[in-house]
Amino acid sequence: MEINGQSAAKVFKALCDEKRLAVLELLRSGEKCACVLLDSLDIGQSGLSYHMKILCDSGIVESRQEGKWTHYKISKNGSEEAMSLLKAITTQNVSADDEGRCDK
Amino acid sequence: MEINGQSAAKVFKALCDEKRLAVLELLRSGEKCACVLLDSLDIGQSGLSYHMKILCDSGIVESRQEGKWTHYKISKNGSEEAMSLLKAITTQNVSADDEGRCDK
DNA sequence: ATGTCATATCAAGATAATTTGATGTGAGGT
DNA sequence: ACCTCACATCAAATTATCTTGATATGACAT
Repeated sequence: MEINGQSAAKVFKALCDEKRLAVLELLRSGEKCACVLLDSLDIGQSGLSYHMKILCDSGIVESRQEGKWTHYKISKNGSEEAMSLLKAITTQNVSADDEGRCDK
Repeated sequence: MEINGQSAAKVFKALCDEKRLAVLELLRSGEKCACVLLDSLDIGQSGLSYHMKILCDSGIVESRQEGKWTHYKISKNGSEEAMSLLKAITTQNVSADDEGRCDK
């Protein structure tokens, strides 16, 4: 896997806010309309919109328009990408060098 | 898995900074002394220390003292915990409700 | 065309994270 | 004891992120 610092940071940034984690926790039980999220979370309408944009941009959540409502759900694809990203970031390189000890 | 928003956010916060991702990228090839990291990264001494603390506090990196040097490496345990956390956060609940459609 | 509803965007202020340089601490050497 | 080196901590300035209220947009109904 190719690791791009900027886009990797983007994915994890989406996950490091408690409000957004609360949204994800709600979405774990299935697709939800924005108005449902709004009722369940202690957050205003523009705040929810702000956070949902960040979640969607990260790829972890996807949205679907239905008339004037927007439905959100966890993206299987996005989640899998996040998983392999995390795995790549924390896994030893194949070409591990010889311990990189301090040369002093 | 029990999801605690605060500690989950902590893990992902550690991963959402490009400098810290660069550190991890270096650590992927094995344990490194702080002075090696300092040479390889465009960052000052106190800055490195600041970021290493965040990485260690998140559990993803562990440190080892050797005389006056500090060696850092990716923690296998911490990485695995981060993986299961991410998996838990993005995985459908068992008790999925009936689609949570907008009731309006 | 106008009104209403759901959501997005904007702009300002509030809060949090990061950077930088200065200083503190603790290990080892002399 | 004193010096030096490696690293940690502090404080101030900078920058990024979040919150809030006001306004804009776009879908649908009348």
